[in-house]
Amino acid sequence: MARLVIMDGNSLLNRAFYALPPLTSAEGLPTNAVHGFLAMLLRIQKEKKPDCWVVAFDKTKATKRIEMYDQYKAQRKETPETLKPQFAYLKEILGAMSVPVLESEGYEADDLIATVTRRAEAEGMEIIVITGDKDAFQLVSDQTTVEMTIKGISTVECYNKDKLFEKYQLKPEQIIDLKGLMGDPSDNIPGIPGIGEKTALKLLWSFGSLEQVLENVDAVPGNKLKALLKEYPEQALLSKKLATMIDQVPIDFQIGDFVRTKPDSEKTLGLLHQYSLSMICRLFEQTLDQDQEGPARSRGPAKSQDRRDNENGKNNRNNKNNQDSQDNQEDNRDSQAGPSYEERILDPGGWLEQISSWMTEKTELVISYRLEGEAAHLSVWNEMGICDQRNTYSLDRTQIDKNVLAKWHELLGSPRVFKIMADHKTLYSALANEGVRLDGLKYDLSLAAYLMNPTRSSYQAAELLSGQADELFFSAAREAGLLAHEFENSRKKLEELGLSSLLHELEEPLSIVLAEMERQGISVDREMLEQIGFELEKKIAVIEEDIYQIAGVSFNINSPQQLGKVLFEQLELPPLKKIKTGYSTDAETLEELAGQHCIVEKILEFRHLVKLNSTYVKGLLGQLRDGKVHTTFQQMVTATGRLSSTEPNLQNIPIRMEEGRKLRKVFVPSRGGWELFSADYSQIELRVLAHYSQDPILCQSFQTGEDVHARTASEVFGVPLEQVTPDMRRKAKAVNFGLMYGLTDFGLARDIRIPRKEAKFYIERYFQRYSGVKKYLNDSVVNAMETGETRTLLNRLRQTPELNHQNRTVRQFGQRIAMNSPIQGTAADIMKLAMIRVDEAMKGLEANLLLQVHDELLLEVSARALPEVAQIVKTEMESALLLTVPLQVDCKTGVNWCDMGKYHI
DNA sequence: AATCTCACG
DNA sequence: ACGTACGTGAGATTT
Repeated sequence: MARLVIMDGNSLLNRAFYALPPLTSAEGLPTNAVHGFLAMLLRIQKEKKPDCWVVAFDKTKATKRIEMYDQYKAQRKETPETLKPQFAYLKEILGAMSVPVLESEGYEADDLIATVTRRAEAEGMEIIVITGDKDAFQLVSDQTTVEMTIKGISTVECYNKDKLFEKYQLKPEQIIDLKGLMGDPSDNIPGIPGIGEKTALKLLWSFGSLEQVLENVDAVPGNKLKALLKEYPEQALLSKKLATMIDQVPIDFQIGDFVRTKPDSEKTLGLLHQYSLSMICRLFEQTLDQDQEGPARSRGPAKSQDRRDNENGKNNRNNKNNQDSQDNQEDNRDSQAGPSYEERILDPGGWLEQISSWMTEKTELVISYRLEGEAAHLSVWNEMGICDQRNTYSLDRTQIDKNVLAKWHELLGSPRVFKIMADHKTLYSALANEGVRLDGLKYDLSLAAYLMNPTRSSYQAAELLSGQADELFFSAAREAGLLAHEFENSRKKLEELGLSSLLHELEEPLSIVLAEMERQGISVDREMLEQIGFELEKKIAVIEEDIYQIAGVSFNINSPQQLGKVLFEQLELPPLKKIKTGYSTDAETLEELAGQHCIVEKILEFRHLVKLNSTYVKGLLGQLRDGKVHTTFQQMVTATGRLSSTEPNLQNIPIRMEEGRKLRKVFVPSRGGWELFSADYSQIELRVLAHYSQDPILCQSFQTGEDVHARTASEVFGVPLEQVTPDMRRKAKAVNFGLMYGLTDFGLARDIRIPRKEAKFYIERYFQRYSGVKKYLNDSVVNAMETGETRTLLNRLRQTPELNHQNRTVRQFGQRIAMNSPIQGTAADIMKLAMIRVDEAMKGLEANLLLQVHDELLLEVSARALPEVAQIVKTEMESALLLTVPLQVDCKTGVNWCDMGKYHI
């Protein structure tokens, strides 16, 4: 079956523009979007080997749709100035490459795509549409698949009928009904106000089409929904029409016009050179080499490629080095910055010999890697680059036999072959999926870079090399070569900054502990979670009705904008706080308004329940795999040294509110006869503050084991300990908390709802009594101003450029950072140290570390091993670091993460 | 992509 | 007079 690829020029160029950093040619012309588009085009050429292809563009205005609806795309922002000219550059290059371009006055790219698709279907072709616009889902058929770019352009999701049904439980032709009901804000298509994706989907599942919904309005559940459908039927029908791709555009073409033909290589290379697109040059040359083999004759069905970004990021699977391209390598090297190594190409026998020799010689290897698949714990490597300090090598998984693979895996698992790489944890996780335990880590360049500057936004290999090479994409082999060079710089600088032991004794060992925790995962009781969701939805539906009743209108309560209109315009409540976009409707504001109108508390309750349902029930269910969720602990995100947790975030599971707390019941041990065990540091940050400040009262509080907050209340309010009331203690507790954040009267007043004057008074009293704390905090700021940085007890660094900023608010922020970072960071150091020691001490016992929540460790333990494990965990945590005040750890056990009782040791 | 809101320590 | 507590991540809406 002949294969046709149709690319949506507008959609993809836009995507590429926003996904890539600004790039310019030697003459200063913007080229980032062109670069992205061409990289994608060449990749498609290589992967799909299409017989025919064409790129469709919008032409001027979408007049056909504006005739129907004058507001169509009315509020869309002007195309950025740096993007506009790139359309012309792209078309110029496509011309040279002999890639057909299609455009037609008055029609959008969408319509042209639909028209070509239908015609090609009639001719019995296989069609692949590539776009970032979900409207295209309506084209999916037995012959047509849609590849949707997600998150930028490097990743695509391939939709056939089955995949589409899996995602929406809709047929392709129902996509326009969906748009008709929910609208599309990006095109200013209205849909029906108050109906979002969820409601629209439910309606379509029941009724099949928009028309059917409208005909059977009376059978629709819910009065407000009925009312909405009765109020806006025309708007919905118009929206559907607008979303429908026109597949009968009167345009003169033959599919034969799109047959892939030889590019004008000379002209293309000239243009690519003119626009300084050196990487594209190389890719283009590779395709020239390949195409000499001629187009592929037979192939299987289109493969589904469901890929998401992994931590290896946007460079993933770009620029695989081709074996035929040695000549190019030579050419490129001269034009590229950075050190160069010879890339060597090996055959299977050569590989076996080379790997053996690395193993016997115990060479240090710098390794780069490309992964494929979803999150790291589900992914597998597909290419590695190796630098042995003399040469570089590229190991392409698809081109090696199983003997080489086994030998290479043996090397990776060997503690005697030392490895240098960026982001060891991600590779460790990927290899663990194949039963390989990566060992012999000598230096993790990413962790090192994080320690040297913890506020960067990325520590991926490509980012670490941005100073050395001017390319956007590297081959794995070249990346390894560059990393080898970077290693020398990094190691020297790390040593100078006094961070080497923090790297080798803390972060690197911890990365393995974390990878194993992620891999272990935590069991979730799916049925219970679904039941909780069911009940939340019932409650939400009732409150929702109440709110519409009281307000007298239906609206989307989740939209702060619409909610603001109802509350502050229609119901004329006083707007207490303003934000950029209008009225603030956050909980703090609403709580103040609660007395004035009964709708307010309903809204608060609604928000609360919706949050629990969408973030925790729905979100968690979406992450469940075989009864478990596997978080990813981010080790290089926070500015202070803490960990963070993503996909899902298991560090913010509700606990403060009773209703939310119940969600913790769904977290259970993974085996019968085991229990959950939680150990948390009591007041660790205040203890760190006591240690740092050596304040006599604070130290005494911890040394005698008294109630610190009560003691603070007694000092601040000037009453004996026995006369401290619960309210006094509450306020004192807030002061103690605030201290570590760089207390202000404003913040304290807001937090505990007292007049600012009163807050100011408390703070003054506090610092009179705790003068050691005052002095310490002051010294912290002075020291940070002098050195430009803060340090924790384990020497963890955070730069404080904010202190020199011209804006006063930023400088004040810098002061609070200087006060807070050593405290929060030291607490993080202690916990990390404890984790390594606990992990080590528990080897061989029936217990698994599951989660870290900043000052808490959660484990699962067999009942039999519990006493021993509890003792180990408590002891290791409390003795992780010796402070002048004791560290105290409280332990609990239970059958789930909610119902836990104190565990006495 | 940016904003708002809210969950945690 | 001004903007204000430290550190995070995710979902929904809007642009």
